[in-house]
Amino acid sequence: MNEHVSLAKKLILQTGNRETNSRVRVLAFLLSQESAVSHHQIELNLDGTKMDRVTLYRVLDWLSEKELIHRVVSDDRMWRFRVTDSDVATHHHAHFKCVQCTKVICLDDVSADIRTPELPTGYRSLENELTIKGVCADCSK
Amino acid sequence: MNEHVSLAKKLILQTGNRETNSRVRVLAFLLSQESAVSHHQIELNLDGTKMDRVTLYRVLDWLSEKELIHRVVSDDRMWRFRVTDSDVATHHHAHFKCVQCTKVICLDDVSADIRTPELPTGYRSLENELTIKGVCADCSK
DNA sequence: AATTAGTTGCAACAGTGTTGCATCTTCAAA
DNA sequence: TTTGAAGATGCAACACTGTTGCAACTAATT
Repeated sequence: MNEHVSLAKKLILQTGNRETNSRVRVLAFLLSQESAVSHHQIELNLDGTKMDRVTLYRVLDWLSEKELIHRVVSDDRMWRFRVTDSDVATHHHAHFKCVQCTKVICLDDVSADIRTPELPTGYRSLENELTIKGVCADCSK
Repeated sequence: MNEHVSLAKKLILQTGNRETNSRVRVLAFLLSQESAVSHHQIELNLDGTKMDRVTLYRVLDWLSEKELIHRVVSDDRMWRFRVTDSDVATHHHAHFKCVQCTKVICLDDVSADIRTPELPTGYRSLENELTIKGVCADCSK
């Protein structure tokens, strides 16, 4: 059995909720990805029978809720998803978005560099998100 | 004549393009706003006769293109718009997004604090966007 | 006033995401 | 191992944000 599949099953089991086929398939796929991927990309690349769009949205919601994956904000009206790296559970994320191919990658190792700036009185910060827009290596060629 | 209207007319004139009623109305409204506002909020709050949705989108596109306003990235699938403050033309923006009322405010004065982190080889950075999510003063009460 | 490039309004569409509901699956208790 | 019930899934229909095509109109120039 594929290593991602068994890890996915283990992680889902740990939540104390149901291990369903859809959840395992989606999480195993996300575990195999290095960058944040969109709903559409997941839909196209899942092995096996096609999963219903709505089910996929609900599985992604569920995985996010359980914090097994996290959502990446982008500016093209799409969520992207990535497995949560336990080293970077600080909720301070950085992402790079290629303005040409729209690929998104996580720059988790820079998260320590994001400082919360001074906020107006009464404002409370919960989470910072740094998005760097530019051109990726592939598109720079 | 309203001060925002006359300023809007002046700014539009300076682009060398046509001064139309729609452009003046939208820009004058944005000049009167302190935080970034969505298409929907603009549509509801414009004085005078209702403007067509499509026209509003096109006016916002045009104003962005001329850099009289700029777009604010958010995570609810909506653009927000704000007049460009000429002091902060660095293209390094910071925004605060209230997770309760979804209000967005610009934190332009912190822009100097955003540093571009180390990127993978071949990657080029063009623009940074820092979004701080939290609870605003009104919602903290 | 006439010209014409550019703008507007309308209708129809596209993409992303959501809701309601009937059916099916998981998992645990009998 | 079977069965019951809570929960997950698939389908259809919908909502929202934003876009495209095109005919009608308008601003600025001659």
